[in-house]
Amino acid sequence: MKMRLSFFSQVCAVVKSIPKGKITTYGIVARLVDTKDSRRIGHALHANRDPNCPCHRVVFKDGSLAPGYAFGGPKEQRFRLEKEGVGFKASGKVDLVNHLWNESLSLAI
DNA sequence: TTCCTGACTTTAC
DNA sequence: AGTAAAGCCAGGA
Repeated sequence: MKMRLSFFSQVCAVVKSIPKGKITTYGIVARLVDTKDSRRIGHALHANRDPNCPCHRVVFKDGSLAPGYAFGGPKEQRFRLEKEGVGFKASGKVDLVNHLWNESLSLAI
């Protein structure tokens, strides 16, 4: 079947739509690209690792960062988030309560 | 083309 | 509470 846009392209589009200083989870992104599997989101980003894709804004539902961030490691990812104003908890997890990008905001896409 | 892997999430013990 | 297994599908070899 013919796919006009690669799965990565869809994921990338959604990730780029995330406002600066906000974050979202793989599950939410998965829903935005009309899928049920969150693993593909991470897979897509990891396989493509496009520098234009702010994948550092995509985290686990738990708030933890990706274990295999391809841009310089998880610490680099955390640094980028902090730089954008995203707060972290003592557990090393991102503050989902104050920075989670709500799925409803995606209606603009 | 087929087969295997994977940056997840959820449910169950 | 933490640990284990299942399920889903697109890429890469």
